[in-house]
Amino acid sequence: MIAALEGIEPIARKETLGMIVREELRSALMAGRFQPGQKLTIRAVASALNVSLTPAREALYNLMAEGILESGANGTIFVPKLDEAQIVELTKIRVNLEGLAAREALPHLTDADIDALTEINAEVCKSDEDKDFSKLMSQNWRFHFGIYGRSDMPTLLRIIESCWLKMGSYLNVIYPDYGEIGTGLENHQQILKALRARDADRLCDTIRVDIEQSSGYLIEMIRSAK
Amino acid sequence: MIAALEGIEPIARKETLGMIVREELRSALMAGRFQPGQKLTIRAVASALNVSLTPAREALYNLMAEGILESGANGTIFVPKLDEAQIVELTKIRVNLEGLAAREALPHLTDADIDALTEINAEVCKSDEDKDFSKLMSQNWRFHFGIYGRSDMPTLLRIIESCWLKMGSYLNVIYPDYGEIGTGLENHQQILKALRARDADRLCDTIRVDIEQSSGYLIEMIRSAK
DNA sequence: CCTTCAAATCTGTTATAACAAATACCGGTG
DNA sequence: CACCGGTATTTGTTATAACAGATTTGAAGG
Repeated sequence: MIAALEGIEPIARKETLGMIVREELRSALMAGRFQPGQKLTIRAVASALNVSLTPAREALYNLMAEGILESGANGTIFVPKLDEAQIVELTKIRVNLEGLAAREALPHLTDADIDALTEINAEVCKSDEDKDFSKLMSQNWRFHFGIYGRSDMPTLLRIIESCWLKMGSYLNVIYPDYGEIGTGLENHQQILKALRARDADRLCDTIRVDIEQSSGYLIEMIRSAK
Repeated sequence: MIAALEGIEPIARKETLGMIVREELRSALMAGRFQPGQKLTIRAVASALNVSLTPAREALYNLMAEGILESGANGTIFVPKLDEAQIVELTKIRVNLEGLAAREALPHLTDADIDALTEINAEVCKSDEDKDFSKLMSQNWRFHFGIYGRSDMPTLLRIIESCWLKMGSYLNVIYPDYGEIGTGLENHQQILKALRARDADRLCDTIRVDIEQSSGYLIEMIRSAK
């Protein structure tokens, strides 16, 4: 036994094709590159990424098991098309879980962390000015998960992530026309303020407002689209 | 086009082998028939259920995607072995989500529903007297999900279910030696009382107590086992 | 022009084979 | 007896083929 190698963890997960395909689909979903309700055939995914049916099917079915994709009558897989009730439900779940994550993260967040979050938020604002919605979305992700990540609750994080992903295909519906995006930026300011004040209750509340406002806007869009 | 058939949904999901295998594994997990940390090979599952590798792999990977099973360094799949931190995390998540589900369910629960729950709880008590832990576990499931199910929040229900499943392999660790199981039964009485009083806050609180007590007991078991 | 029916195509499902990496086993050596 | 090395086996990964059911297409007939 070599003493210097004591306690070294074995390198985890060798990347399989199935994982790569899944990650590819995830980020496409998160970037809003799919339309709500769009059908995803196994063969289309397979040939698009130049893999055989097996890993493509695995990726699609994994996302289905996570509730990120849905399956229709005869095994057809598609991007979920959310109705109002589902958005309301997801909103309630998110308010609870993201509030919990933030509450748990608060004691672990250092001043330096909060400075970094302020930095990220500045980039969010800049992307908004530039109307670069793709950047805005990914930086918004970084901002929120920058907070939640400090909760030290990996399972919770995964659940929250899959909630975000479920709404992923609607993000590009929201942002390009989000006239009042300024309110979202204001919400981030309030979140930062609550973080600095180390006020857990107010933190939860500001996050709740942030989530409910964007959901409310999404519901409006759905209504008017119908 | 036949007018009378307008708006009728097509019958959903024809059962595939992969789904059957997954359901089989789920119920085995829920019944506590696996040891925490037990390794599950694709070929073992496949030959046990007389299917080929493809559906067996699909089922295992779906459960992995849900976070119910875990994967080690080189793709080996095993039943998660929870440490104290993970139990604490799952407990916090469950307190939040099951509290939310109960709170949402409360307005939808009729007096008849509550009577039915009282009935189920009587069976729980009877199974406890008979020391029939297998029955006790499934009836305990029916009791809790009988409440949560009325929340009309299918996504939330699925998340809660997967939380339960993650702890599934530990249930048979808890019950057979659960000396103070009487406290669990007392908790159910308190839950029923809060339901009858239509008191949402107290309902959440009694559910919290129920979850935290059983988790606390589980943590004790883990500690003493180590 | 619309309907209808059958053939062709698309799509999901599953088993199998081939491959590569990891693990277990076993005999030999210090 | 402990340790090393190689072989045999196990195990995960992926592509492919065969199959069945659904969908689409297209041509013939009303």
